[in-house]
Amino acid sequence: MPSAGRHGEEGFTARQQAVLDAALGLLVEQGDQLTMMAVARRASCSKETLYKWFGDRDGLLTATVQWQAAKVTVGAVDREKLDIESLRARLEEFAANWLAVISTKTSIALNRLAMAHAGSLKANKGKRDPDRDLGAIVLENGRFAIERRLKPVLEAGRDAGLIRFEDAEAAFRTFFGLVARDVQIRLLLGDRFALTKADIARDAATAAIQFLTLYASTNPPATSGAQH
Amino acid sequence: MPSAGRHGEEGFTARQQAVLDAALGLLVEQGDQLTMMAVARRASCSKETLYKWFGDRDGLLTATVQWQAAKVTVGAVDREKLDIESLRARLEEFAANWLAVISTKTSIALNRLAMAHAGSLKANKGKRDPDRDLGAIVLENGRFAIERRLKPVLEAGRDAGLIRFEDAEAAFRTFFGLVARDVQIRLLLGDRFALTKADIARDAATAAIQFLTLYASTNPPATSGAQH
DNA sequence: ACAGAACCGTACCGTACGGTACTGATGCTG
DNA sequence: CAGCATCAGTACCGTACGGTACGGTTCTGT
Repeated sequence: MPSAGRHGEEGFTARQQAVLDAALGLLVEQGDQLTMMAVARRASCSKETLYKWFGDRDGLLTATVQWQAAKVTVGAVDREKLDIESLRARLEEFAANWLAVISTKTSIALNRLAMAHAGSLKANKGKRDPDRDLGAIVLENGRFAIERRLKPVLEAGRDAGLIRFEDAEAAFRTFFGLVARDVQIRLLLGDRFALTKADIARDAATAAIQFLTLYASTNPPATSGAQH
Repeated sequence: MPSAGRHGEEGFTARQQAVLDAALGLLVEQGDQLTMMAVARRASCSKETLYKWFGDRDGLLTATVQWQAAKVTVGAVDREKLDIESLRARLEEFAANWLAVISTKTSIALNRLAMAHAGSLKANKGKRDPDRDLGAIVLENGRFAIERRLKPVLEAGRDAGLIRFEDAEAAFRTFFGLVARDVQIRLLLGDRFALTKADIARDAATAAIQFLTLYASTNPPATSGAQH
């Protein structure tokens, strides 16, 4: 009954990683109807091995999401000297990066999976293991990860007197909205609209400028300090 | 073979509406694993009737989404005399309305369903019937519906010289981002965070003010005219 | 009152898939 | 080579669910 081969750590063997990549590819291509059989066939392994390594179907899905999440980690930033232009460039870089990520087929497939998963486990009450909740994992490696990375930049900008805000999280959420707008929702709902490199670059630049317009310390604080 | 009882119009009988409401409730409570049996049981009807009325499971789902979409239609606005304050109030009203809608359990369940659906029909190539694509339906009655309703307001504000923009759609998307921020994504991913009436009111007011800050005609047009 | 349609409840069928068990091939260790 | 572990491949089982068929009951029109 207890899963014997529970690894826990995020260290997968090369073979396991290959299996997870196969599952990921299948997930991107075929949506959530990927079957253990299909994964086994594509990865050239047996179903028994899948169950031995990952416990059950949900374990495989969780491992797949964690495996992808581990891949998208990007380098931290060193707190350089900040003037208004370098701050703007930094924000623009973040925005472009984020837009590029969320428009990925992989990101779309994983978000769909995690959302469907979040909608299914309503019944079982106490099951709030955060390592088994795909929604929590995706959220942790998406929205909250970039918040953790962006907050220091925002606070550095504030300390340098370039921008003004009281609640760093509120400021971040505004920036998030200015960047993502309706892009992610539309993509997740299957709206096929192209987002070229040029689009991303332009939208990222616009978002950065708009954010600075709202939060520049030269502006009256009433507009930027409204959110609690 | 061809579905005999195809109604096409959105007119459902009272009994059918009751069935669809049952399906909707089940969808909200149990996520996407609602079964025809469960719908029949809750609606106190037979499976045969479900198949007779809606063709197949997908038809039932489509009808359910359309039925809910028909319910959330809100009244159009009459173009009143616009000053900056009434424009701000109008935007705030839109924002509060939209936030209230997307934080509904029903909206969350329907969006999850539609996204999962959008991810599943990748295989069948030519099947782009817009009345059968849940993602398209949700998008049409959500994001695009409010755009159609908000655009006249924005253009009235521009005609009155209160705000300035070149592309109404770009302006709308910015407003959309300022309102929604990370709310919908987090809710869809199962992040349980409360959004009280007071939160919605405050966030809506902030969004309206921020939008006007970006697009006010007293501002230099460089910031608001950047988006193509 | 009677005929026929609509419809509820349920039994039934086929299939797809999660999970398990078994077999045989390959490779490693002593 | 002997012994053992790993794992691919596949056959197998149980179940859940989509879809259909059918008997029995209520409603409707004449």
